[in-house]
Amino acid sequence: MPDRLPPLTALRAFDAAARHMSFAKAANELNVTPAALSFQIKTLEEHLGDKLFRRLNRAVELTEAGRILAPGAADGFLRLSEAWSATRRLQNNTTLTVTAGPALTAKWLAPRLYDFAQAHPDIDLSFSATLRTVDLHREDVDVAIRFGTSSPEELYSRQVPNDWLTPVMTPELAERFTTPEAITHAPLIIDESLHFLPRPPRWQDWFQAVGVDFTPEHGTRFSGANHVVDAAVAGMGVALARRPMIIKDIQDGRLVAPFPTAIEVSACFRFMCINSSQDRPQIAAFRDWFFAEIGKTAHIFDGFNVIPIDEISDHD
Amino acid sequence: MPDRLPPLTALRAFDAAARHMSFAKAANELNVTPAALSFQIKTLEEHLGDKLFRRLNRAVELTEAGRILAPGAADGFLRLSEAWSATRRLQNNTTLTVTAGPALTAKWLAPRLYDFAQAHPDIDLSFSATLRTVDLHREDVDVAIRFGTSSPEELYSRQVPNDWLTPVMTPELAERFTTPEAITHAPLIIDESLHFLPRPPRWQDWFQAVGVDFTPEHGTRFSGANHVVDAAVAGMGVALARRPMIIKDIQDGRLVAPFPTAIEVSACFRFMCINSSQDRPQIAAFRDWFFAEIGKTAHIFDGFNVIPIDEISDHD
DNA sequence: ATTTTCGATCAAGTTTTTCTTAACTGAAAT
DNA sequence: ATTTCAGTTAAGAAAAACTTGATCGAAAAT
Repeated sequence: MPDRLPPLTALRAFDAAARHMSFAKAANELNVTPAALSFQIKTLEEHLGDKLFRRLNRAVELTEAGRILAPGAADGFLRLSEAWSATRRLQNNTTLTVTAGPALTAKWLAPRLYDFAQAHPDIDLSFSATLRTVDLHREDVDVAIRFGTSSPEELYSRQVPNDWLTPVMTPELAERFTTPEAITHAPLIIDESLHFLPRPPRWQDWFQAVGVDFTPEHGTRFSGANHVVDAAVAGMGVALARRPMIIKDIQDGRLVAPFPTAIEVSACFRFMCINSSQDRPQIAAFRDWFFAEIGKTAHIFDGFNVIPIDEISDHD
Repeated sequence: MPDRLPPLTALRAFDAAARHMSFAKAANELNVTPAALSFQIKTLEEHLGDKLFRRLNRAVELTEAGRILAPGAADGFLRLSEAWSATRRLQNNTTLTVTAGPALTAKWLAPRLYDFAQAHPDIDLSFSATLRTVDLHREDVDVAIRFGTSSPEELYSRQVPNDWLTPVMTPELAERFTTPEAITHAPLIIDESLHFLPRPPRWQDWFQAVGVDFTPEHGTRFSGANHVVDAAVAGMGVALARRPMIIKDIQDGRLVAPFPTAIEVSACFRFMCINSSQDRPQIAAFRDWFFAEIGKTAHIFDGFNVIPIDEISDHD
């Protein structure tokens, strides 16, 4: 296997040139003179035995060989630089990058993040609210808080306990609808954010849990769990909403959960980071703070009867 | 973003050392002295600001940082070397690497390959019979002949016409079973190699195509299309077999296809190679030979009535 | 218990690679 | 017609990578 790899500097020069389609810009990116870059490409072409660029009068374009090499080279260097920056990140104990979904961010994290920042002024926190799957090994993200049924292999992950749903409404509405039976006549808000689950929680499940046989036919539907709560706070109706999303509004009195019966789904949030990075100072600090905050609200639903959804018969 | 990438030579030295878990072996791989390699690792560690290896008395082990970097580095260099060798392959017009599934290889390609080798003594053919999906952009394979419903994006692909199924048997058996009705009493061989299709072809489909209402309840099943044909050649029974798999045995008289009715499935074989590599001499030669060979056998089933499976009603 | 061996390291000097400067080319833009 | 721009070339300078040969410390061998 002759020449498994050409000189790497030359290959990197080619990568930059192919990305910019310009030797001058590539030279600039690599902080060298155009002459040096030109020479590197020439070296690489000699190793290959064929041209990689066709030199036009005022531009360059890739040859056949160049088109084959360019994407692979770009990909290879991308991986190297991802790995390198992941390694460098390990040295850095002052910044922390966290990602979570938009709903949890809006309803749980955002209102509390200021508290964390106050308690840890040394940590430079950066936050990314997205549902996109992030690869902790490759992207510049330290911690992901994600909702799902199973914990991923090869990652440190810790479950967030108590994800269940219970009806919530404004205090004003609660005065009008005082029993589960009464709720059947209330305007209902339907949370569709868990519809990807094998057994999504529905209003009829909760009604059944409290011994009322009722399947709602109308209701305002939202696909984002935060919008469900926003609608309930606005007094639009009664929402069967998820605990993490309502806890703040319950604490602040904007919502009440008058019926101590909740249904528990088969999935939950998880705090996740790369295995063995859970002990880096800023990650450990965030983790401890995160679970301590959760602990603080544990008493709020004392006495609630939480019923796993699997124990509710599924008759449609 | 300071230091997007460390010196690449140092990174490559680290990669080799991490793979071998030994500086000496790594130095040997890279054809340098252990001293040089040791120095490279030291350079890399200085760039990082932390140790990558823990030096034990007679061995080395990765530190936390090393464990983070190693897999990404290995992956990155692997991609680079794949891309480089793919590009080098372009320069080489004397070797040709082809992959196809075991069935097509056994029943179609293998008997004909000698002919190709004779006609092109200058081409150094290497062959790989596997069902594993190969990435033509990354692996050392020029041509893949694969069965499927759709042609892949970003690849040159050309369909192999006429993939359909018809009953075949030995001439001896054909004397005993002379009509489609008679076949219902013959021992049947069932080809399960197409069971992954949305509408797999079954015996009852063929019977329906010839106007016989019969759903076989017994039959010997094979998951490999070549074994189906082997069983038929051995006289085990009547097989509803695929054209490409039987053509050779039909030509040589080991099998006959007495009923000129065939059912066509929604998938076919395709000749595939990287876009724009279809004109490299050895690939063009193989393609031309391949489709010429197919053309040679076109007349054999003249007069056959080929019915698309979608036109046969699907009542179970 | 001593000696040997092995893998890693260090220091000094050498080779090779890589870079810069500065002059050059030729087509496109003005 | 002149300027400008992108790339090239050549020669020398700087930096990187490598080798040699000595050193070190613990494991393996005796």
